[in-house]
Amino acid sequence: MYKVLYRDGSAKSAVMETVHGTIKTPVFMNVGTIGAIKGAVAPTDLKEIKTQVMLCNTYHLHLRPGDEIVKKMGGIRKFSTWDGPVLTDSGGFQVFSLAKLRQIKEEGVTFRSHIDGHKIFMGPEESMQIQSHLGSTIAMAFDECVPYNSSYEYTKNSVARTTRWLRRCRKELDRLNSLEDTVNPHQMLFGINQGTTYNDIRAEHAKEIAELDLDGYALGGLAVGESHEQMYDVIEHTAPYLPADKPLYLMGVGTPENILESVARGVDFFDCVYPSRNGRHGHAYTSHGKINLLNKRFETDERPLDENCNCPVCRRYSRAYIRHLLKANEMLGLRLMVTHNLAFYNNLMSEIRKAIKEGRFDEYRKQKEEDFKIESEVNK
RNA sequence: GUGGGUAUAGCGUAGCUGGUUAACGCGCCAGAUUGUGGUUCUGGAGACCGAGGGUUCGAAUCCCUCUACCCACC
Repeated sequence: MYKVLYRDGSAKSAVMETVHGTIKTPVFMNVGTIGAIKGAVAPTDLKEIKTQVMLCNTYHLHLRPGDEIVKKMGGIRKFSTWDGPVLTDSGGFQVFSLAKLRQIKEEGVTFRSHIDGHKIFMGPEESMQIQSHLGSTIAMAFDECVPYNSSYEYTKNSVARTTRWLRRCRKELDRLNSLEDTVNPHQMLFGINQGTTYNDIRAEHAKEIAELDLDGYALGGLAVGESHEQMYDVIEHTAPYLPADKPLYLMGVGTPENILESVARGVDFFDCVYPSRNGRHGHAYTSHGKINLLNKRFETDERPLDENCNCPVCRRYSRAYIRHLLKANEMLGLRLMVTHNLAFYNNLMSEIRKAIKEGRFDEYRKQKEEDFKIESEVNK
């Protein structure tokens, strides 16, 4: 059950009730591809920084340790001990982003494992079966992430196929949910809208998938090379054709600024590798922009990563110490960086929800965007 | 004191049978990264090659002197 509690312009704040807990939106899902956040961040750490949803990946878990194994262990939630909601990505993006030698047909996609090169076939049914084994709260439809700059003709055909695949996903998941030994018989399904930057294809596709009455809808194939303006334009011209009473998920996005701008256009769900990957690479998010801890100027900086942050890392550790750990390749450095960055994103979402509730989101958004720009002044 | 060796960017090294803008690693600096192939990728700055003199069209490379450091011996 998804219910919008507050509206502020096009921005909205809602609650989504799931069998694994309530999700307050707008929400940033923390990416834990293989059932763990990279950087040695444990599920107990996630609880402490108020993570709401963990995002896991169908493709990766299928390869290792294998979705049958995960099912035997009681599903990804029991297996990992993360007891909150989990969203599983369908594998569609991985086929597009990392599998080489892929061959796309009506039945599905044949491609090679990035681990050992063996041939794998995945179609809508396979993706749903794997996600059912994983027992996530929300399953994503199996789609083709149409590359940016694809021709109009190719995009139109691909999107039409993604629609056919979506119907197959719905049918297969209904079957799986009704089986005796299903890990989560209440598994929900989100459909994915594609069409790159062709607004008319996006709109047509949105109307078609809206008829399927799914649990939520996502905008896919964005933040893959187009400009921010193009991305915002697509959101503005596509969101109106998707059901207003269903959550909207912008896949793979993004920077704090991207999130603020997208919330302003009605987006509820986000996920992005930035906070974790950038953390591993030494970049910390602060209320005054991103800083690179590897820079020498932090060598004896006693301040926390972000002076306006109240996360467990900022309450205790200095920039200088974390820098030292990163320089020395000590794992604790990664863990502290990633934990802070995720906490920063989670806090941002919490503040966004509060601002929407209080009807001052636009003002808040502008202030934040200004703050992010003056990074060099304050952090020097 | 004697013999031998070494001196090249912040550090560690390559180049040293003489030939255009002296190379590499680390460090430093800056960018990149958007449904994650777990410490990534791309760039940049920085050295009058210990000091002085000589040979030569031309010297980091050869010769001499000095200085510093290292090793061995007395």
